[in-house]
Amino acid sequence: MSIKIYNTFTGNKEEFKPVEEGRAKLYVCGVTVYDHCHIGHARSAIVFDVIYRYLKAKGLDVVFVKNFTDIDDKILKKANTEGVPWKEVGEKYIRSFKEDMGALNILTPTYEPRATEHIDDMIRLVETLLDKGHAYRVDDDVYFSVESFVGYGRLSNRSLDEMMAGARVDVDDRKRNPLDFALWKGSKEGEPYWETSFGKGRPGWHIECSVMSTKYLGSPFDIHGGGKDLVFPHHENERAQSEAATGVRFVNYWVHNGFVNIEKEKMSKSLGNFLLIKDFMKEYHPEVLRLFFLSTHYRNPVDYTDKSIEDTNNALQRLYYTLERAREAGKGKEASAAPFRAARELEEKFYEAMDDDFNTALALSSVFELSKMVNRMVDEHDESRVPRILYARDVLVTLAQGIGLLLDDVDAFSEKERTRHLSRMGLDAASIEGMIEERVQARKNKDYKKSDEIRDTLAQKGILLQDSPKGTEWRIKSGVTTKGEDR
RNA sequence: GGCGGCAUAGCCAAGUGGUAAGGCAGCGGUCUGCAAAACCGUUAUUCUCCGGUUCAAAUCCGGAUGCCGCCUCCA
Repeated sequence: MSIKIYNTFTGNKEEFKPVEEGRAKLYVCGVTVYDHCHIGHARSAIVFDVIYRYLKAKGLDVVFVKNFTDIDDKILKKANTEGVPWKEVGEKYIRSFKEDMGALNILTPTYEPRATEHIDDMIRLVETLLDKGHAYRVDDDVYFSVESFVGYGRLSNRSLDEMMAGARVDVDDRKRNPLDFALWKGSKEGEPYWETSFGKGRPGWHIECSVMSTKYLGSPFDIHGGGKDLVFPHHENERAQSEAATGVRFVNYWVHNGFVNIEKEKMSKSLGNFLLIKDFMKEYHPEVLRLFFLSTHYRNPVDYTDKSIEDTNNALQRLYYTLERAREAGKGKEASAAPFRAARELEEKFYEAMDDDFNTALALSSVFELSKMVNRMVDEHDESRVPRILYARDVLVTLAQGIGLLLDDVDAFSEKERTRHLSRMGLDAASIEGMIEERVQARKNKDYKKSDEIRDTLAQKGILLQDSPKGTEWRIKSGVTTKGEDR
């Protein structure tokens, strides 16, 4: 079945028809590297990672480009306040970005171009726009003339007149139209610059994406993605300057992900409610964040709350425990996976959901149904069930991994949960094992009062005990943290 | 002021014409020394409200109310 994608440009879901048969060309606006990434960046990265993975899984040869904006006002400002060379600022945060993406299991794009490595191409594009009369010089700056491009405003669905009516347009007498934007900025004293036929300076923000996308993908290319906030002005401007220069369509499908709020408030530095990816991962497994975001449709806003994350954490644990149980059930038994209809139907449902504009929230329902299916069969303790258990488990894992979930090893997952929890609570495994051993003895002596006391003590520390014929195991009860009081 | 979005159970969240997915939490049961985990059952006769179209509406149309985003750097 074909894939349908919601296109911001038309406002409709459309069947995906790639420019080149069998290929998909995808460009996503990356980050400006002047700070660590927050969970808003993570959402965008995860959404497009899923799209990238899914297009590949559909057999398309995907060329995926994600840029780094490594020359920008904010970077220069940071360099200034920290007293380090601006290039070092970029390097530092590119490194940080890669760490975070690695931890979140974001696949590395085919190309990760940096703005500073494409200055020559940007200069040529500005020259072309000047030649064609779409741009004009004012002192050392070069502006794009929005009135020279007929379709300006069509992507963000607004007309020039409407935008003019907005009171918040920066009025600059030097511009022909207040909405004209900088293609090139003359450099001020002490700022980095490049020599060009139109003066010393550095590129404006929008020009780099036009250059780097078409350089690696051609014109038109298939999908251009980014956060919803980029629709205007960034993508509108990219589109205008690209199409004005080339005379052909720039992008076929515009895809935008919704925003992340924290406790119903927009994340912003001024509100001080930013949550860095690195800080999140101190508290939770990275897949918790991925599962959380994929539980909501990518175009809708999502509200990050401690409770939602706890809920998601429980749900993810459930999936991993299912895998563990399936493994135990199949252990030592000569059995190979046997396909059966009910599991296949869920698999089909999953793909149908994904085909329909990457409906991960709906697709996940199949994953959870499979989890329940596996658990139910495991509970039957019937050896003849094992082949089906293994099959359902395999389907579950394949589907989940297709969207970047359940990629961790089952034991590694549990181990990470324990380690994270213990360090958070300031506990050590040995003392817990000791208490468990003590309790095992008490139980042998049928001293249930004592054994229950030990269990309660551990429970208060967020340690959950599970008795089974094989012995007593412990795991983490979510929601118990030392910082419980400040919540 | 302009443009756009959202409103579904205690909470989160799919569903855009055919009679309400899934997750979390809760409750009852099975299992267990008791628990936990897991499973089974249960929790919205109803989808913010008011009208309309239709054999049929959470879904389409009109109106009202509430919340949010963009219009300025921003994933």
